[in-house]
Amino acid sequence: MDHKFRCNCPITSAIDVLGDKWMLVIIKQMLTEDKKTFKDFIESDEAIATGILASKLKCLEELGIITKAPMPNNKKSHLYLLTAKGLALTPIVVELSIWSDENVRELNPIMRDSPEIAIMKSDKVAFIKMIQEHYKANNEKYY
Amino acid sequence: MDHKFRCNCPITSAIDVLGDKWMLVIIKQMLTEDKKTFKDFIESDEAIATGILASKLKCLEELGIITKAPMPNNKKSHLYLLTAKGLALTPIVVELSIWSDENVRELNPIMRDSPEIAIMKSDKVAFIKMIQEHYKANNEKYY
DNA sequence: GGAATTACTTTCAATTTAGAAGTAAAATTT
DNA sequence: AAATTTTACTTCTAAATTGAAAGTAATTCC
Repeated sequence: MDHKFRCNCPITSAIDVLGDKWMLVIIKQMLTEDKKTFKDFIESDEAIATGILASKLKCLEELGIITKAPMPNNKKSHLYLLTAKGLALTPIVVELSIWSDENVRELNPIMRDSPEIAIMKSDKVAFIKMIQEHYKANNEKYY
Repeated sequence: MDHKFRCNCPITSAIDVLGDKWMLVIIKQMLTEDKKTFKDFIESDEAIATGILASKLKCLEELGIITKAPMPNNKKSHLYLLTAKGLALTPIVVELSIWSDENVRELNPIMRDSPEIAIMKSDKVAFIKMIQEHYKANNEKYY
């Protein structure tokens, strides 16, 4: 898979990488739902197809956003983990969450409440750091 | 055009709306490149096809992210302007810009420098407000 | 009044996504 | 230790989306 860029704009280039239906959803699942194996992703609410999942995981790995490592004590499974580059996407995920709560809720009648949204808004910087630290603490044992 | 949502997750719902190759690019062009007519978008570096542009503008309008208004003193052109909902996407665009500068630059050899990136990082809140105020001041005459 | 401009729509090809079925290795059950 | 199940995929085909080009119609310019 090669990664093509439309032009010299940094924002458009970010969208060239992240702008599709699945890339940021997979990152969100890793960051906030503790998903880390192929099976974890397949069982998610978003119901991604196996073929697409395989291709997107490969793409994320090639981009350096995630790593794929053998699962300790289990030769069948692999661990997909966020790199520093992937963890650095946390602010984007948080901003999407805030915008959605305020602007998409009215369009999606089944959208769930986020009890953390108030905390998120009151101190974004602290909230972002908290998510990142939580992720690192949770996965420290694998690095 | 109907807007379908995959599940009850706010983040995934935002991606259902914004997660494609064009939606955020068009918003960026309006917000930071002063683009406001069909022709403006067509002439952009990103080279969007006319059919896709027409369908995306319609979609953005249906979502309440932009409005379409007649151009004063010109019956041929229309003005596409960001609503409050659209302007509220500024933090997402800024975070994409910062992440890209730090993490995509290495992959896109032709990516241009953003002289504002240092200011952006040093005070995000102020920078976001500045962009929004600049947009509003620039387009005040049309509201 | 004719040419050019703007804002599209339409058409068709190419690419991407979705869904289903198949495969292979490892782990678990019997 | 053989059979079953689980996990992680690949492959195939259909459906949807995107892209490139050409066509149309209403202004506006000359």
